[in-house]
Amino acid sequence: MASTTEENYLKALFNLSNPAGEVGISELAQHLQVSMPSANSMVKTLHKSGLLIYEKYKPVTLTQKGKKEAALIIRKHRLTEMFLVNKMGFGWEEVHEIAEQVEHIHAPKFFERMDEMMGHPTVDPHGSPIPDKQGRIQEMHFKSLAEVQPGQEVVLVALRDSSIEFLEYLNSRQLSLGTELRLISKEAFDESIVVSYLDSEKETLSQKVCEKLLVKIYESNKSSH
Amino acid sequence: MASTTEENYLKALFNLSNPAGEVGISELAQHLQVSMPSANSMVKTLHKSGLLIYEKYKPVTLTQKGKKEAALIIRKHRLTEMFLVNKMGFGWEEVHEIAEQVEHIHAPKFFERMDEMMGHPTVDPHGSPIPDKQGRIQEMHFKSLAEVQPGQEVVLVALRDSSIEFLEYLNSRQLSLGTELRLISKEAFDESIVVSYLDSEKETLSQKVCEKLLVKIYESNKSSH
DNA sequence: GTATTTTGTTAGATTATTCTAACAAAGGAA
DNA sequence: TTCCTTTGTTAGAATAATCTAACAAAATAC
Repeated sequence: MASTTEENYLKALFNLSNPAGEVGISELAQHLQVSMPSANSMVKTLHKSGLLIYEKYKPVTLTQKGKKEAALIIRKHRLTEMFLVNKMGFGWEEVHEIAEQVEHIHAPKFFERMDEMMGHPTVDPHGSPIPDKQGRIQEMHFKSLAEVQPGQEVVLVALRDSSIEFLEYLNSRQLSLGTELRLISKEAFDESIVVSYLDSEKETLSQKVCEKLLVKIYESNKSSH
Repeated sequence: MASTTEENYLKALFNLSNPAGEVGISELAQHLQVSMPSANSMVKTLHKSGLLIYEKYKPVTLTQKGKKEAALIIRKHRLTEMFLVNKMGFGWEEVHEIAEQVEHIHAPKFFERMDEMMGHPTVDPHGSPIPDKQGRIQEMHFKSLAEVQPGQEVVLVALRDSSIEFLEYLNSRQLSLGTELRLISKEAFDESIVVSYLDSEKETLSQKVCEKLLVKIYESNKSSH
């Protein structure tokens, strides 16, 4: 069975994979805050276990087996986050650190029970999809708020950044998943955006923020159903 | 911070302590299923951290600091077991293994929240006391069923053995904490006992079993309140 | 198309935890 | 007391994960 360290490498590889599925060693090392030789050495170990493809001086690629293992750890992480928020009353900014530890617990029934108690949720508290028991992931292709045109109405459905800092920023603006936003105007100069939400408060959001907010175009007043 | 391995040694030392607080190295090694040199080496490490007192060729003793650390890990273990049973619907025979992993999580809020959600329970699902936040333990001094005289009525309040095998045995007899038992007779030859409980079923319990069942003398028909 | 920077590799050491083999102290039995 | 068993210790090696220093390949820059 994979050690906690190996599991953390798998997760990192999964998350860092570019569309071609490749990850460079230095990228990996940086993400995990270890030296390149450490990453290099672990990559060789994972290669021997058939979890990734490794050739000298080339970026590495997870195998099917590696991807599945990674996805199942991410499943445990996201189920835990959702459980902490929905069943234990934590805020969405508090759960990552705890889930980072709980995800390494080997106890299928424990996570099964969480899943059941929540009625098989499909996304975590930040809107990221929860892989299924086979490790399959439902990729979502949401637009970011930065791509939306003035006048449109949208619902906040997911985040591209789940750092505590960003989540606390959103908390301070009373922005949460499900919040309906109307895009009032866009400033051509710096691409900042003015939105209204929650009983017509008005708020300016920087482009940096907008890019991290994933939304669904809201079609309440169109022929959508 | 203590590693998971160190935490497991502390817990073992705490549980193996005799009334004088002493534990032999071989006893420790056996309990943790490691060789004596391993135990010896770890004992020296814990000594250097001020968690126990070590002198060559003598049994070791936890310091106050060591006792507190151990008790706080046991607190996390027992809170987890209780949470798994009360809030997640697990059976008392399923929770030990899971708690064995969860107890090593470093996230005070996580356990605080469990504690709150359950209304600050004082015992775990097997009747063992949950140490408080300061690591203080409320020692209970229950009698075992083997010490009770025929004719007496008692309530099952705790167990001396929480192995899966024993718990499954109790399940198969519908014995659980809170069950009221009337002691019908005691066989002098092998000290086995005949009891009735739950709508007057009759059941014979071996001495081996009786010694593991901790009870409170039931005083329903006396001047007790 | 050479020079420089970035990226990746090897060698060798370190720390934590474990082991086996060999030996030493303590304690009970004869 | 002397012997034997149990218990505890030391030495030395193994594995997992990490590091630094030194070097090699690939990519980029001009």
